[in-house]
Amino acid sequence: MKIGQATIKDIAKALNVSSSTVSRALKDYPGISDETKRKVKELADKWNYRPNAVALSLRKSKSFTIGVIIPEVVHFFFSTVISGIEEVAFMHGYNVILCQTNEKLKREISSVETIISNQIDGLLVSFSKETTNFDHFKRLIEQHYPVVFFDRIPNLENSVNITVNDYQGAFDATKHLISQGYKDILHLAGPRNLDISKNRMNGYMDALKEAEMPVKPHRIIECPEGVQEESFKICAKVFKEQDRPDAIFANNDMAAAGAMRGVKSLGLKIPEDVGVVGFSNWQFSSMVDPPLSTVSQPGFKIGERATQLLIEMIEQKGDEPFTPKLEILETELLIRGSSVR
Amino acid sequence: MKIGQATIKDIAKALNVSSSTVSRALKDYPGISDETKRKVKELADKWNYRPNAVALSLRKSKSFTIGVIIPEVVHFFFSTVISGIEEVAFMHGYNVILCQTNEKLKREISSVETIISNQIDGLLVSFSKETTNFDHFKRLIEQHYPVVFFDRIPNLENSVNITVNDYQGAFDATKHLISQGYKDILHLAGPRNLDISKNRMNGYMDALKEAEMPVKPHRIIECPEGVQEESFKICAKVFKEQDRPDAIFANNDMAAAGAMRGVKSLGLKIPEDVGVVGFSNWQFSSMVDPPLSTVSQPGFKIGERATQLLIEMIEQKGDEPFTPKLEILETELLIRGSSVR
DNA sequence: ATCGTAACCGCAATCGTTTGCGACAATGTG
DNA sequence: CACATTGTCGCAAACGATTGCGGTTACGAT
Repeated sequence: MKIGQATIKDIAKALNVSSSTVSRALKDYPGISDETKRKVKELADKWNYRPNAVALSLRKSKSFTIGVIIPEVVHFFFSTVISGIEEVAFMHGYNVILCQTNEKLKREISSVETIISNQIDGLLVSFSKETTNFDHFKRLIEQHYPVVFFDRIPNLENSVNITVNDYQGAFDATKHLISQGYKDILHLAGPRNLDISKNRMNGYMDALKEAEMPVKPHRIIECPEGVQEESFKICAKVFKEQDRPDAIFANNDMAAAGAMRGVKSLGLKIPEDVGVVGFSNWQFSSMVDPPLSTVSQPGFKIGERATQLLIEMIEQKGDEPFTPKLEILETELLIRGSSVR
Repeated sequence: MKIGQATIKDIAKALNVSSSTVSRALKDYPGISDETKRKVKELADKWNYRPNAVALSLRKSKSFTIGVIIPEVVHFFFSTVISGIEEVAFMHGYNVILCQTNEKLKREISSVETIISNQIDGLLVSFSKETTNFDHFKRLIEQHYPVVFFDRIPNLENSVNITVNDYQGAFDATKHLISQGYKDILHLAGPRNLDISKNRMNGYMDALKEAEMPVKPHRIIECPEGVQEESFKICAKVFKEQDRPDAIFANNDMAAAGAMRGVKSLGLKIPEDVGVVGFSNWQFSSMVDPPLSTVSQPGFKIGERATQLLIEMIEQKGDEPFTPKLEILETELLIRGSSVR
């Protein structure tokens, strides 16, 4: 009365047939009598037979499992991406193995090792802030191993990438602030080695240029950590000066939230004295006071689309290399209280 | 010049030895000459040999993988738990397979199936809101399959459980409101079939009793969804009446946030007119206005501890059943602006 | 010359499943 | 009656690694 671990061999022995017969009977192969099929299926059902996925993986060198390498799980954007990944993977019968790098390169490399030795069918990657050398991914791509980069994408030949239009999002956000009459917009920038930070900064700068407003280097301040305290301190200082900005475009909502606190701590009012726009539409942004205007990234969609692409690659027959790709999903500017006066 | 997929056989063939010799040489078994060991290791290194984890799983019926079944990934509390799980699993050389149920029983059952057929070594479970029948878990436990329930724990014989002291957290929160002079405290309760909701409600009621305040049934309103709009509407209505409460203890922060908006929409002031305390310390709760007092649950710790317990169970030799357990972690009341006048 | 004894290594089974090929019987055909 | 055909099924190899047991050398001892 085995449960969940009866094997084909057990069934074969009990019915006095060979494992091949059982295997074929279960899949309705021709060449097996109806009588045998019936008996096999009956017993398989009774014993609650489930094929051993590990044996199948070994035999077929396919595990129906995809790996996800992600900087952090506790992050609203990434968790929505994971959710999208999980949905599509589940629909297609794939499992998801999760590796969190905590923004550490070493951990990322070790995760790639794990992935390889576990016969995982493909990989979804958003690399860590520390990652500047991509050899560990390059090797995979050269071997035609299915990899899709999302959000943070590398500059690698023949890679498949999906990201959001950070440039446009930043452009729209900045333009919106300008249209609201703000004249001196501070940009709280992200880590310099991430393309997404650069793109957002460029969007910011181009929006200023388009409006024929000066791009002042001292109005771009890097917030490498992206935590609240960082931007709080920066703004508490910058906005105390005589010649202060009258608006903020932040690289992400967390920085924007810290900035809002910093500005408020000086007695300045949002949005009357200072307009603020963030990036990513974190869960809290609609709940702060005033509600934070932000650029929403389609996290769930990214996860979905990245997984679709990956599964297509996995299931593509033959040995041809994958066609390199770069898909860019559009952002959406959510205008709320923090930037409308 | 294979990379990442050289097998023992390949090495054996290249060196004209048997696979057994290669296997033994790589693990420094006695009975292999130093010369052979050297050659084997050299080639293994050159070819970047990595043992095939799938083959190992099959041979040893152990996969060094643990499964996590969780209602939702996009949820601050659960994402911190996942993070804790991932940390400890990684430290011990285990992989993490993630299954999100989206609060659906059907999906949960299907995930359990997957887990079984994938030879996964053990399971961490927080079940869905729909789950009232636990047969799919019961079977596992009866087979002495390692399972640890966390946060939402079932009433099952011989199960291993870890959760937080919801009762005490709710008790503390309510007592705090009372000590601030609030006289009529509304409880926005959670789904009735979850023990955690019941425990929180009991904590609320006992705190009232201890203060010799009446427990009024109409001051306990269920918010099964736990989304903002739900509690927003409820509070926008309840607080419009003449005989209105003067404080709110919510089953979670999301409900509390909606409640705050509902109360504010009527022109009432927090904390002067109405005090509010939430539960879970979601990321946004310190950023709303005023900052939300809440009960913080040690999500990361739960994940860590649950995984430790699970790995101990997995690595416990022998067939003895696991000793049932119930570990309760303490919560911490975070007093912020929403409840101090 | 014979035997014992290390030292070193290979054979083959095993984990559970799939699958090409061949075996055997029953049946039909000439 | 001899042969081909069809319907059923089993054998064995394969996936990659491990491991008990046995085999082959070379060496020294008797």
